Amino acid sequence: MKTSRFHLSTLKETPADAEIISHQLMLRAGLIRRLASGLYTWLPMGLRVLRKVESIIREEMNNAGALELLMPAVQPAELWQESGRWEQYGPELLRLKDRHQREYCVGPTHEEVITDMFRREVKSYKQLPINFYQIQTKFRDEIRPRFGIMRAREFLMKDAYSFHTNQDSLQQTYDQMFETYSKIFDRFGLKYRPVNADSGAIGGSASNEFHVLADSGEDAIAFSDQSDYAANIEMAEAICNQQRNEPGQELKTVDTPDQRTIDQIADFLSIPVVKTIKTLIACGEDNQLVALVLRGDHELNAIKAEKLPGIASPFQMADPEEIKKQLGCDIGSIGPVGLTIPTFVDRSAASINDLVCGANENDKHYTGVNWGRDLPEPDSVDIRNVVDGDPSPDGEGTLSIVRGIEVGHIFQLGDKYSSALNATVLDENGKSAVTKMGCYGIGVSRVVAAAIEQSHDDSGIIWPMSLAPFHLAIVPINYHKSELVKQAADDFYAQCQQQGIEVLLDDRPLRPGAMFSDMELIGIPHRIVFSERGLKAQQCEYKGRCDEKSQDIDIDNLPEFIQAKLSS
RNA sequence: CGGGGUGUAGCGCAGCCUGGUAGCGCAACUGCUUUGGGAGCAGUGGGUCGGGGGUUCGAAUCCCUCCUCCCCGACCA
Repeated sequence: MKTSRFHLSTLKETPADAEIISHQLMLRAGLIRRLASGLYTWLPMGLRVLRKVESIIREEMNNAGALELLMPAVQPAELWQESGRWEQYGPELLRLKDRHQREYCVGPTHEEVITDMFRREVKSYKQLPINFYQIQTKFRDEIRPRFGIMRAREFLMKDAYSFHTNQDSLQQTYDQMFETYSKIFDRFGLKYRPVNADSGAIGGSASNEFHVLADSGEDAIAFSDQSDYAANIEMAEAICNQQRNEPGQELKTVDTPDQRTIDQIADFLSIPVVKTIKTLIACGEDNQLVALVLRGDHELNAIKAEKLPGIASPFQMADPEEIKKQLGCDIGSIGPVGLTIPTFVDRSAASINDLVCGANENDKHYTGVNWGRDLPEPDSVDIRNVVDGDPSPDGEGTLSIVRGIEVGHIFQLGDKYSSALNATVLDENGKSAVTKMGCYGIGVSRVVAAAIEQSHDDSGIIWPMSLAPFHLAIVPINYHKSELVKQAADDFYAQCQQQGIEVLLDDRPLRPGAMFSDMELIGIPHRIVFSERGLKAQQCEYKGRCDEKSQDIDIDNLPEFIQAKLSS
């Protein structure tokens, strides 16, 4: 491709409304343009990248025996009413009516459509297991679309659905998809981690998310340094191996005027934060209050807390007014000593001796508090987020926390949709059996943004070879003035094309600096420069996107050199 | 949804407070010069000043209203 015949549309300045780096660079490099909130046009340059992501996914899904199909983006309301999700789904579901006043939605996902297709098409256990997938545009009417492609309303997704007669078969396909996803992400050339995830509202048992690692990621992931354990931070079990020491201090009440936060208290009393505990008050069932006790430096995990008996669902912190009314003091001075409401104590909080806590009286705290002596031995539970350095729940190694962007999710749906839509097959005994389903998604467009978040520098995007829109940039200096340069550039370009190299020749009549900047912004991994000066010495110049310096290459060696670079 | 901000040429912004009919840089177009890290000079084109309503002789500017986009907010103990 020559730039003169391509729509190269770079911006020197960063559009003001782009917040995160991938959004900025995608706009600047001319990959996408915004049409409306959460809606983007993929320009030719961006589409090349998107197609690469797609084709890697397609190849590996095909290798795994999955069958591609394509379902409508617009779906009839009847199907959603049948599954019950027409009611369940909130305003994220974009609903619309046709000219006959029939109701439809723009699909945010395709479980209903695939299950409907399946029940019409597949009749016998002999046809199972089977795994269908599509790469289709989805729409979710997000409250607050932001971060460009990262959280757009319309996005491209690969979604696959497998059908089975039994759990073993489902598990087998699930494991196979796990493998396939690992291959796909390996081929993307991105740093990623599969993590155990909460299957949440979707239901089902096993669930793994695939995260592309990036400092700007929205999700925190805990992973072990010695095993392949990795989990969403909300899901990781917080282990406490620490044994509690014997009481060493007497219980005392101290005045702590205006000391409310844990940091203030620790500072005021000159004690480490890990010797403090905090007592959070949550809403329980029947307007009760429930106390949750954590070590001062730990964070409550609301998902874990919600599962405790007697806690109101959805989880909610109690109203400060109500707390004051019932407990007689303000938040900030609450402690478990003498507390009469149901109390849950986190494992780590339960393992401290001689601790400091609120005295249930404003501006007073207890010091030297000991479990089993000053208050009952607690039933300890896991209600906190894991932190860096915690022991790994699988007993191997310690946890580190990194940030990631969720781009893939696989889970077992079980019979949620197949029973709602009556997707059955005849089994070996000629009896009708409800199928079990698995569901496997990859955010295709999000992969593009995630790749940029993970890999960029001040000059622009740094693509892995597998996703780069072009592999090689040819930058001739004075292409339009020097016949020598034009000849050399055109010859080499033709040669590359013959060999099927994805090459972009910059034949615009620009100054070199402008061309260099554009090629770097776009993130083309390899660059060859032809100049009259070099050619007269039988040389040209090579620079990799991440190389500090360029190197001179003999023209005669150029083809082999480039071959080697591109295949490495 | 609540709070804050914003909207002026393709992009980035000034002008608004203190009303007098719109400007700068980049980009685009033409010409000449220039050609190893986003060139110089000269010239040209491009605006319903987010929409609607109002005040006024006169509104980008003041008032009302609707809309857009962006940011913050669901972990304080």
